[in-house]
Amino acid sequence: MISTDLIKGSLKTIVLKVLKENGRMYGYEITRKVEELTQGKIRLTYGALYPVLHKLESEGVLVTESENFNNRIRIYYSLTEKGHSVVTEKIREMKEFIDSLQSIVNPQPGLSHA
Amino acid sequence: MISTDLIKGSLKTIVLKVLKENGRMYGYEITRKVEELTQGKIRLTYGALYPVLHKLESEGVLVTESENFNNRIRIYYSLTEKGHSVVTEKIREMKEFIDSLQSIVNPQPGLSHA
DNA sequence: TGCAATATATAAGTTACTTAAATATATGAA
DNA sequence: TTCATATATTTAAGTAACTTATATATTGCA
Repeated sequence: MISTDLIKGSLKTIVLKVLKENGRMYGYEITRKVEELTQGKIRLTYGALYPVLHKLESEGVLVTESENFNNRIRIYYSLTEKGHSVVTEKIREMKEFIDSLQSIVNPQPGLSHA
Repeated sequence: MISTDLIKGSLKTIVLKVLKENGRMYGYEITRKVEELTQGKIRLTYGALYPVLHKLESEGVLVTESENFNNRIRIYYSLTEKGHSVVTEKIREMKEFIDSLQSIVNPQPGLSHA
C-alpha cells in the first residue's frame, strides 16, 4: 500500500479519469476500479470519495442518476461537458507531475538537450 | 506549474532524494535543484521546506552543519545513516506511486499477465 | 445467526501544507 | 545612491483535503 499522504492531492484526478474511461459509474465501483488498475496499491476511502463526488457534482463537473439495484440504491455519476474539459486539463497536469517525479527519482545526467 | 495539491505529499521524499544524490546541500540550494530537475515545474516554497528540514533533523534523518559564506549563514543538511534507509524506502514507495498513477492515466487493456 | 460484501453518508479531528511577514547581505542597473 | 533582484533562513496563522469513526441497510454464504 502507498501512504495516503502521497495519494492525497491526486484523488480528484483519479476519480475523474476513471469516470472518463468507464462512462457511468457509482461510488463503490470507482474504488473497485482504482484498486484493480493499481493492483490494490491505491485504495480510496469512502470518507474521502463521497465528499469529493458531491463536491464535483455541485461544481457541475458530474451529474448523478439514482437507480435501484437489488433493493440497494446506486448513484451513478458521469461527466458533464464541463467535466470532460476539466478531466483533460487535470490529466495533462498529472502527466506533467509524473514526469517531474520521474526526473527526480530517475535523474538522467546525460539529458542536456531537454 | 503543477498545482501544489498534487505535490503536497511528495515534498519529504523529493527533499530526501535530492539530498541523497547530491550529498551536502543547504535549503535554498535544494529548491534550486528541484526546479532545475523538473524544468521549473516543481517549486518548493520556503514556508514548506524549512519546517520539513527541521522536522527531519529532529527525527534523526538529517544532520546540519552551519557555515559562513559571504557573511551569510548557510545551513548544510546531509543524510544520517538512518536517513539513508529512510530514503531508500521512500523512493521505493514513490516508484510504486508513479507506477500506480501511470496505470490510471495510461491504462493498458491488454496487460492481463501483470 | 453471524460475518463479509455491497452501498452511501457525514461529523469530527488531523496535518501538511500555503500565505504572509520578518530579517539581512550582495550585486547590478538606473 | 537608490531600487530591484537574488541570496538565505525563520516562523506564525490559516486552510482544506484528507482520515477516522460511526451510522444505516440489504444480500448471500456458512
